[in-house]
Amino acid sequence: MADRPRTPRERYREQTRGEIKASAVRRLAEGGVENVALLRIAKEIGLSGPALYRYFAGRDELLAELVTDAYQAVAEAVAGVGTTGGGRAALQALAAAYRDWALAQPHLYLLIQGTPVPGFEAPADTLARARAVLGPFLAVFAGGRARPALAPLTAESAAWLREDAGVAAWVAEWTGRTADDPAAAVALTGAVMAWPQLHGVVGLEAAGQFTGMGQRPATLLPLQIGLLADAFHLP
Amino acid sequence: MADRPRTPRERYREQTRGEIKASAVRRLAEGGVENVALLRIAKEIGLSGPALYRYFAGRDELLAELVTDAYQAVAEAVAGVGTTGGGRAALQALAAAYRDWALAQPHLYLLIQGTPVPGFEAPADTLARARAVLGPFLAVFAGGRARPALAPLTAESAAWLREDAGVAAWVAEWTGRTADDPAAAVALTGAVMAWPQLHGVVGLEAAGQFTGMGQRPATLLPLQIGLLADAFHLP
DNA sequence: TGTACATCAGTGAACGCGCGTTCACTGATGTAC
DNA sequence: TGTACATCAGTGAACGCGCGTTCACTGATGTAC
Repeated sequence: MADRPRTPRERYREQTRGEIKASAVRRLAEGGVENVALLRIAKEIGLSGPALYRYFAGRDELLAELVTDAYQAVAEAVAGVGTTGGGRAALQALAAAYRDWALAQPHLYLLIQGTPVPGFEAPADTLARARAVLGPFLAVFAGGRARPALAPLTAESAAWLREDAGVAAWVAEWTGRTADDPAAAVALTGAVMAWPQLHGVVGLEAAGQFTGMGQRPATLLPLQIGLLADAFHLP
Repeated sequence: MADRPRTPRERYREQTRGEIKASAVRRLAEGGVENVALLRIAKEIGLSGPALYRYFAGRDELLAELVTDAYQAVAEAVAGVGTTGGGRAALQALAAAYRDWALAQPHLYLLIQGTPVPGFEAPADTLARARAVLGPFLAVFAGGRARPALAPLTAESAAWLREDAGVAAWVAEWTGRTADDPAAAVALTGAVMAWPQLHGVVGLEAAGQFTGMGQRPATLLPLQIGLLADAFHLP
């Protein structure tokens, strides 16, 4: 973590930045990305429009920060899950934390995992932040064995680990396994399968596509994750 | 299908409507929904802005028609798959058709399954059209048996069939099974599981989130659908 | 401690832009007799 | 077949709106000596 701001001016500045972002998130929740308008944000927090340029270089920088914050928040939500013991219980807990975070702020979830905002370039560290979200999943799957039917994907994972040092470092960080360790490939395969499965349910749910289906996603996701745990022989 | 337009005027009108929609889809592909601007569409096809109001009541009606057309197209793409014989081969073929359609026009896929367009009310028949997409999946899963672990979801499906006549009619249409037939509940469960699984992979892929992961989705989806087929003992 | 200066937050006016939509109208095409 | 009329496609001008961003500026807060 960076140093906390010390001087009053820095503190004030940090607080105003926070207010701007909070207002932006509120507008995002109410009317989507195109509702995040600098002039209205300024009005809402009692500033004139141009004043915002003291805090953000422009609209894109503000949006970029929302994206970064959202990744950070979901990563923390997932990392905060107790996974001691590992296995399928840990996987279910991770999946539930992911879903809970997304449904608590669906607009933020859709901002980072939904339809890309046209003309908006994601911040450079997005890939690293997205990987941080999946890290705990790697750790759980490292304790599994992939079913033979999944061999093609595990082979691709192994190849990927060999070719991409960034991926290898990421997997090593969360599993302690080096790129040539078969468990690393299994872990990567598991995480790569878990991610779209989570997004499938949660993304549709956040977009409101499940309305009229009762509470089904709450039943569906654990069962589906259970099938995935089976496929990796998680204890 | 409605009658084809007969008079020259009707034909011309139909053609111009088509040009407008085609231009709108092009703009959608280039810069998202907010790039679908009536004035620019008009310019592109050589009309003045107000002329478009002869063909659509306004922007919302145009967008609604794009949504309707997209559902229609994906339903046709899925329905056009040869599923004689049923079983897992049919399921894989359906999944592949779904993915192929979505990746051929990711912007349209995201329009109907992605982040909802703020302030835009989906057409009233959207639910029916979305169901038509999943119909062929129902037919395939009707020939399966759900694993015991899926019992909670199958029970929910059975309850749903009892309570919602529209759902019961939909399932009956594609499977020939009445609401009290256990096979109807299995079919519904299978379709309800397949849908988010497809969306998970395809939605992330359409949004470009898989970039930097090579061709993995093409490997991943069939394996995942294979697991689903296993869970329903599809032959 | 006081003073001179630098830094910073914030303002009001203005720019240029593109948008959806309405209106009164013109001219071409079709229809009834 | 010709004529009178109705229907329809399309236009140009205009309205009001909200947006992101720039600019020259004022006044308050912090800093150096």
